[in-house]
Amino acid sequence: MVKRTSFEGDACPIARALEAIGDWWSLLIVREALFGLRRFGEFQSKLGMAKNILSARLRALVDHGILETAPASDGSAYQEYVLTPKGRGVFPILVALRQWSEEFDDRPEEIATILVDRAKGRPVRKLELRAEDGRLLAPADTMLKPRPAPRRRSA
Amino acid sequence: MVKRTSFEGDACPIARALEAIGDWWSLLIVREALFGLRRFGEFQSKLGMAKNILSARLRALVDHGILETAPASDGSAYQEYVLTPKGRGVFPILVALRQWSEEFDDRPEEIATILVDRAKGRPVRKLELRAEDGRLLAPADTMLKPRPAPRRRSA
DNA sequence: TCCAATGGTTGCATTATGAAACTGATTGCG
DNA sequence: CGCAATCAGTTTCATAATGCAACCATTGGA
Repeated sequence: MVKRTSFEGDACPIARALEAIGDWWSLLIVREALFGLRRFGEFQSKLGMAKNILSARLRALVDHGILETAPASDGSAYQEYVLTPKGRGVFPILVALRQWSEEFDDRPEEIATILVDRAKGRPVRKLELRAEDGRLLAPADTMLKPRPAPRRRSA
Repeated sequence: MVKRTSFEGDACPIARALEAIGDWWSLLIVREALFGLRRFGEFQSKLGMAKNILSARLRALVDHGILETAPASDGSAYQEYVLTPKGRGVFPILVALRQWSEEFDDRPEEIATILVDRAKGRPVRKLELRAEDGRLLAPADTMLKPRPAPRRRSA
């Protein structure tokens, strides 16, 4: 078999996330969905992607529990694709990607939009990783530990 | 031309980020690099990926300024791939992906590791998006604004 | 009713990916 | 030094994914 390697079943949570949303278009679809798009045609025209690919991606996102289909909210007989909580949970990933571009892109002047706090219209803060006690953590301040075995409860 | 659509030049910073690190393996390579890997063979054996693909990805990451090559630190004549600041800046993206899996994965028991604060050994906090004034922001509390017009300047 | 728009699917060409074989330097070792 | 093993890739070839265009079945509006 010479198919594309799947990360399903991989023990690394990053690989597992990529398995679900690591495709070329998936995150952009979720981005548009967070922005309010719901209909097939809306995604297709906004993203400018081929319809067969969009169709395949939507199905995959539904399979992964990121989107779900629902009857159209406008009364028509068509259906819509709406985000599940799992899908809305992708938001911080998108913010992280956006902020990375804003900080490191070689041609930041080509970036058209900035993410702002709706209430004040001011740019949002950078995402930052903090310890339980609030200390700011750089990569080197972190490490990976084996997941605690799910056995008896104790103190 | 029927090649894979490129997001280069796209005005969306998320698309631009995906152009650089949205490939199937790229983020995993950066993850390993953040973990300390530097040599071709280390990446290859740790990730278990085909050498030609690894070769292509490493070159692309170098082209994008995420990795750079350096003479080997152990005195050998080989070279190493080390993260640039732009590459280390990917860290929050990886954390966001990890936390998304931790929160929403269907089989969380298959996730082998947890990210902890090195100093205390305690799990890190969830990334959260905050406004300038510190308010916690949900997706609906944010919006996109056109980037402020660039200052008039010769180019 | 007729016809356009919607929401797909199918077919085919082009690209990307992957396994394995191959190459050429570098290194360890006797 | 001489030589085998290792390292870091490249090449080759088969298969999978992507993209475009054409097609088709419903839906919805006039």
